[in-house]
Amino acid sequence: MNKLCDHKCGVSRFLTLLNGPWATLIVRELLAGPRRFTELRDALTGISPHTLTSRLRQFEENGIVTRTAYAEIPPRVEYALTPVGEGLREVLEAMSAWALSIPDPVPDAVS
Amino acid sequence: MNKLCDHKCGVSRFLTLLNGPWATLIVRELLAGPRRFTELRDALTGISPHTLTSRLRQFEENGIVTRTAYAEIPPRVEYALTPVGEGLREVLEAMSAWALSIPDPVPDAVS
DNA sequence: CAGAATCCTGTGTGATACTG
DNA sequence: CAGTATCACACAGGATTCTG
Repeated sequence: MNKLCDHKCGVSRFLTLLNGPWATLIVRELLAGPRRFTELRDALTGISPHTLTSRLRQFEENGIVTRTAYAEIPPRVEYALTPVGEGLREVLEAMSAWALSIPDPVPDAVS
Repeated sequence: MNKLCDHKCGVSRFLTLLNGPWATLIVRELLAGPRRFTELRDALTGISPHTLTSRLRQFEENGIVTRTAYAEIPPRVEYALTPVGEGLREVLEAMSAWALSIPDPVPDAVS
């Protein structure tokens, strides 16, 4: 499934651009400001460099983030949100507001 | 990956509850009002009954939708959003607003 | 009509190891 | 530091068939 529903539905487009569990979380980190590869990897506990690279590349292609490499020693690369990517702030805030408003978050075996 | 990031991050919780490409689209249909199984299947072009059932079940468990079966002939079942599920409207609207605001939506081979 | 059962696939992701 | 390369896996999803 690559098109979900073809209609000009904005929700579909969003889902296509921010696919996978990590995508949105990476944006969430970047919303706090530009980040280096290692900073992202450390902030996103459990993500593998493979996945991080993959998602970052996709974001670049879609104009959501920019990659800036500095020719220094040691090398430094910074990822930052584009204006388009910044626009995701409201979406993430809506997600968070909703999730945090749920009465029964996660029914753990609290005993 | 089952916990994404464990922190009380609302975004993570949202992603856990609305995982998979279809989940959000089902909610989108339900936001227009209660729907029957077949109505959902028809509206969501390409979805398989297997997937639809699976997602609907998960939503039930998470208190996002309610399932109401009417003992009629032929059988009728209606799915509706709970108040919690209704709260997703703002999130979906934010997604749509963002996606629709992107200058270069999908670079097709228009030529 | 509204699924259930069974089998299979795509792909986002993980683990580990290696490099400019 | 910032990746790349490879192999492997879990799981959302698809296809098909069948039933209360």
